Amino acid sequence: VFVPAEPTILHADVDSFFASVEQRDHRGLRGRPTIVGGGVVLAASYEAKAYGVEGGMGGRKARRLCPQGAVVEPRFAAYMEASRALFEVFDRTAPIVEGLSLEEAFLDVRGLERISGSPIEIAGRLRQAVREEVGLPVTVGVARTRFLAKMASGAAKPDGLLLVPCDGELEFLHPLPIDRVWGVGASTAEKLHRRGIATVGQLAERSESTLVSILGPASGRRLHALANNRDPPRPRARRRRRSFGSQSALHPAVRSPDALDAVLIALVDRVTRRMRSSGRAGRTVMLRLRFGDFSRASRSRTLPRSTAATRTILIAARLLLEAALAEIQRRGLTLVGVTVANLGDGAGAQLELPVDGPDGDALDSALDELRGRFGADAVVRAATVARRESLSAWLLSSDPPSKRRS
DNA sequence: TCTGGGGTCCTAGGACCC
DNA sequence: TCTGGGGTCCTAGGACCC
Repeated sequence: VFVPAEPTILHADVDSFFASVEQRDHRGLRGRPTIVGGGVVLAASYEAKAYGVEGGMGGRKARRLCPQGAVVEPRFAAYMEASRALFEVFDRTAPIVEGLSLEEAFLDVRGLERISGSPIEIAGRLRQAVREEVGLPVTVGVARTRFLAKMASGAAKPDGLLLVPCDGELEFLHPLPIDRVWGVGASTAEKLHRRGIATVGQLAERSESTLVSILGPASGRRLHALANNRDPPRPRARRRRRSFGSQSALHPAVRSPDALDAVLIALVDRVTRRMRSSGRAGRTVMLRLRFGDFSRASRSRTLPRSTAATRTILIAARLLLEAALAEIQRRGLTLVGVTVANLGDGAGAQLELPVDGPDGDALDSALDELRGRFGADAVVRAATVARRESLSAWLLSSDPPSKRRS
């Protein structure tokens, strides 16, 4: 029996998320061009987009394009709460939800026909529920594959709903300009334009080997498959995160070594706190730098063991900063970031015990605390080191730990 | 027109191993 | 002394996404 594939993937995406939350919470902003973020535009309402304002744009340019627009400071706590409410509706709507960001997700509604109706009916009710319960406009694309659903919601914005029928996929796909394709940015679009490729249809005319020679194996193969309408149809389970990072643009006043070190400490503290509260530890410490001419550089170091300890990460970050000092002085630093990657599969945490030998109670309560955080069958590894300093040194070098206890 | 902060994945070269 | 073929891991940079 031939069973035709049906368009059962929904891509739901809140329009101008941050700006929509602001307009929802502040009546005065409704119907007005609204720009979130002063230095850089984090989000622009559709009224502001009509003036040419875009996300990622410099604040000065945005104000020039749209002087009557309201510029508001971001309220991240409100966005997190809105996102939580949004995903509550998503989770109620479909058994499989793949979140892509705070404000968008794929929903797989296969097999819900008899319970909830057709995909297009489900999509309509989803839009209504988000509008009524969360107070935000959401656009939904419905198609047979994730990629098509994502492109459909992009084409239907704002506040729209678009179904790509199975027998209309190529008609929808091929006229799309390549720079609208998910995964094609400025650099890839330029390379393709230089070779006379402007639409997905023109992309589909080229052989895979041609695209691979232009874009490299991964991008070339991926784009060739997408242009020819080959895309895995099922939403994927979200993988665990692979890094924690924090970065901060520097005020012009931050130039002295002490001031720079203070920034570094704050960044490392922020990152390691988040790691510890997520029960994760990592081995590769990366320092990200941005210079006066907006060029970037990174320096990284991989430790022999995973850690989430502030002092250890800080020592590594300081070493990396020191190694890049000449470069920094030459080119002028405008942004510094710290990222910890190479996260182990296991969660981890370190506890400190008294230097003059832990008594039985102290050891027991430490073990209890670890088991409380990671489960009764957690493997507890004991590292015998003399002092915090030498623990850090141990993690930074490959030397065996000192024999003395702590 | 010079701009934030958070991520993911890919590429290429080098060191090193069997 | 030079050379095959198969790997892994690390570092640095780049493209892209929201």
